[in-house]
Amino acid sequence: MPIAPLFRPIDIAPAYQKVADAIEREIVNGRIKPGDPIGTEHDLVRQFGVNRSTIREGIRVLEEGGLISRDSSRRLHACLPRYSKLASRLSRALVLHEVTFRELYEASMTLEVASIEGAVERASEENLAELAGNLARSEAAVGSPAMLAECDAEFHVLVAKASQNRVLQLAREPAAQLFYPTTEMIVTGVAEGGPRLVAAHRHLIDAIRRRDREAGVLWTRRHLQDWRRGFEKIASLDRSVEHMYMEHAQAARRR
Amino acid sequence: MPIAPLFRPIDIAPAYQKVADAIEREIVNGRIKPGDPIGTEHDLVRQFGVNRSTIREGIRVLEEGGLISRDSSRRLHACLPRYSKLASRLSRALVLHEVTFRELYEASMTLEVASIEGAVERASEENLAELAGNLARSEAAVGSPAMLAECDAEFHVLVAKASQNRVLQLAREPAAQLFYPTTEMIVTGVAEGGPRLVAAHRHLIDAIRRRDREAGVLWTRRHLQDWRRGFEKIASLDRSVEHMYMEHAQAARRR
DNA sequence: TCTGTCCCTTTGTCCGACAAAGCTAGAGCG
DNA sequence: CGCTCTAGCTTTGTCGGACAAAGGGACAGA
Repeated sequence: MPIAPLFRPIDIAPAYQKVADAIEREIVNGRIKPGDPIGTEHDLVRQFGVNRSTIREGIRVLEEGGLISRDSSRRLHACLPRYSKLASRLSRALVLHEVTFRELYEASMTLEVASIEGAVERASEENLAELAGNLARSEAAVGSPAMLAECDAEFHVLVAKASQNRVLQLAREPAAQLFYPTTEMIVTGVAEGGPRLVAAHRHLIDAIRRRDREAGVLWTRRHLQDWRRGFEKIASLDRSVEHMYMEHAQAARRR
Repeated sequence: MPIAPLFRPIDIAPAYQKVADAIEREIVNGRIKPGDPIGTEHDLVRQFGVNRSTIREGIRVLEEGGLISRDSSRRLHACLPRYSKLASRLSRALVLHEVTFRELYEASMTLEVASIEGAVERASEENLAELAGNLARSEAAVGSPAMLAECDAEFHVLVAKASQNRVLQLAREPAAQLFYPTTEMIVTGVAEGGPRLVAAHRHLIDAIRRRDREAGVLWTRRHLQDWRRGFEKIASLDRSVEHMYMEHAQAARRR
């Protein structure tokens, strides 16, 4: 027979966790706004009445979660979590789960098509200008696989941004972080890869400008299929992602 | 005139960060496999030659990232990051960025349709059994908004799981975590909401079983449009997500 | 006005310490 | 001989204090 529930479970959490939770609550519910300074460690020691070591452990938790960060003078302040930083956590998780490029390809097909549809519908002049600027840089970089790959990654970030849908922006990021680093390998290995990539970008911008949804979707599909064909010349789609990750993650962290 | 780049920036990172990075590297490149024990704090003190406080700060960083955790006896071991935990970080970020329900709805439409397509194509018998079990529970819970909302959330997790695409599973999670908590409010406020929800689930399972892609997509769309209509009776789609979040995030953390 | 210096604050790190909780192994008992 | 129970040992969470390095600000001097 079940015992009548007389007591609620006691909230037993280490002090550093409670510190982190308390600060997180203030940020999430808006009493501390992004940019606002958190006090110094010593201030927090006074406010919470715990040791500085405890405060510091709590701060590490929040820093890692992207809720607070330190400026040049190492002072603490609340901040808006950056998508790309959070997404790199997810990318890392995907690597550890040993997802395959097939999964990555399929998910990206969905997410990038949705991005372009949003962009076709809602891109602003400013978005278009950014995309045009990116295209110019891509054209200049067509001979350099590393730079071109970087431009390509940025291009798709800009398309997602042009969709004006931040949920989509965030959702596509983890896959993209794993997906686009391979672009460098592909344009290195496949001679016509660079020009085709730039041509696809040109068509995509054109489709956005003309608000031509069909063309946008079509060229996004082609663009990704190009990637797939190029990738399959190098490796199997069913290979897991493992290797490519490390160097990219490190580069991202330095930014 | 730009100065000739004679020196590279020095890699100046605090010790706790280096500790975290070193352990992360070992996990990500597979030398430490999920489940493997990390040493005790004292072991790490010896290995890294730094103070225990420093080690502990590094550990907090990794714990927050989901790479290591403590079992019942509080011993450290590597582990596979749980999607839902990481996704709750992203959900929090979306809240802070004040995304609107319209963005959430649009992105979810894309992601859930992709999930059902994958599920129709690749669901296993086991997936179907899980979905059927969920449906049974939903039918029993049709009078209780809170339980029904929980079943609904789980249902869509199971559909994503049935798609056998872990990238998709992960990509949809942040939006879903914000999206489905509202279901409770809706089935509370709209009388026919509960039965319609369960009926939609039934049709979706049926579509998966019959491998009927058209039906799957159709019913997913209807299901989401139902949500939207229900939601618009309560609030505007252009409202930002803020409020619903806090209680849900807290509930998720306890799990 | 600019610059160099001194001082104060803050952070990163270290050391040592202790209570609470888990784990281990030996003492005591059947 | 096998079982239980208790007394340690270990490990974590927390505390207090300490110090060097780096930033920032005030202040005097050119």
